[in-house]
Amino acid sequence: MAATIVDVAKLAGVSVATASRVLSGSRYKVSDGVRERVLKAASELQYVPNAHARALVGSGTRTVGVLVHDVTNPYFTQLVGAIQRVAAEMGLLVLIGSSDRNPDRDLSFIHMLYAHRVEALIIAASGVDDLEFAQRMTRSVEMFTQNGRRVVFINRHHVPGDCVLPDNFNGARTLGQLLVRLGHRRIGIISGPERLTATRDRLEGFRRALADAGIPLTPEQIEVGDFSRDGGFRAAQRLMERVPGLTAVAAMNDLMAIGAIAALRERGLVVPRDVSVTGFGDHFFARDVMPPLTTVHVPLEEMGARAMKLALTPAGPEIRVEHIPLEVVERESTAPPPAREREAVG
DNA sequence: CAAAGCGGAATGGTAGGTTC
DNA sequence: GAACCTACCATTCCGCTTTG
Repeated sequence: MAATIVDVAKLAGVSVATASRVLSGSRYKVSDGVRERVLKAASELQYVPNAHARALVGSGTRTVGVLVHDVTNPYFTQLVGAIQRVAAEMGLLVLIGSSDRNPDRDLSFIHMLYAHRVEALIIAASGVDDLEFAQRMTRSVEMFTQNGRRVVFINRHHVPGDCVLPDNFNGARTLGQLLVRLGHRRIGIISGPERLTATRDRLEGFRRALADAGIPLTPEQIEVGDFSRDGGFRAAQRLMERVPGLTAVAAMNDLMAIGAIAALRERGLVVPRDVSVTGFGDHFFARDVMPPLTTVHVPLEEMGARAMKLALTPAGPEIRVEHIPLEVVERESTAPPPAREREAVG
């Protein structure tokens, strides 16, 4: 059996109360001699306080919950890494729920994290454009806020609350403007899951950039992917078969962009000589793939750290939104379209 | 007599056991 | 089958003794 504080107190020859004062870092005064005896006994017995018992007496669970869509996706890996670093500095344990974009599982994880009495909840899973679901999410989130616990969102949600908000729209718009400036007129889009607000914001940004340049974007130029490498690969195959003469493919994240590059290579096309490809996210591998990826830098480290810090700050009278501007990183996966295409457009 | 230092016991949520 | 107990374990309020 693991040692309890009763065992430590017995071995040290003091009361349980005194042992607790030494071991819990209480401000209450304990003489140096007694303190030393308690620490020695605890060390001998390899005593570790029972976190559940601590939580039971209301001294907090020292845990925070994070809800993501997919832990294997580098977007969430980097985000959680940053959250984890700030949490560790504060002596907090991070519990992660990964829902695989299943809305019911999202809610179920929120309930489970609440059941574990996490002291704060960060919802890093992207929001969805579904008002009925948003209402259910709002009710779940209120369980936390009504009990004085903090909830912070990353990305746009239809749920009121403090938020770290990357500017997906303008990031995509700037990237779209880059392709237009390079001379591309026939651009295929590999979109993300349609319900996600992140997908919609990025798509709208692109649409605006093209519309401003008078370039049409028809539904057949948009293929839906699932944010995975394989999803990008298949979406690119479908796009190239359906829309002839594409000179650029813009994927809504880096993984799908890499899948698209592989699909193009398989068709004997060279990036960027024949077709330019862009990603979104600027994950750690984006600069190392061949060719290095032109993409939108999303400062995930900063976003995760700011979300965690926001979650550790008491709620204010008004909802706080931390806007995160996004910047395009131009690398070698983009170039002007092939000469004949440029001539054809005039 | 006040302050310092320590101990007793209540407390919390839940599962499993006991009693009527 | 409902109602009540108890154990789990760490923390902390309250109270007690000792010391200066």
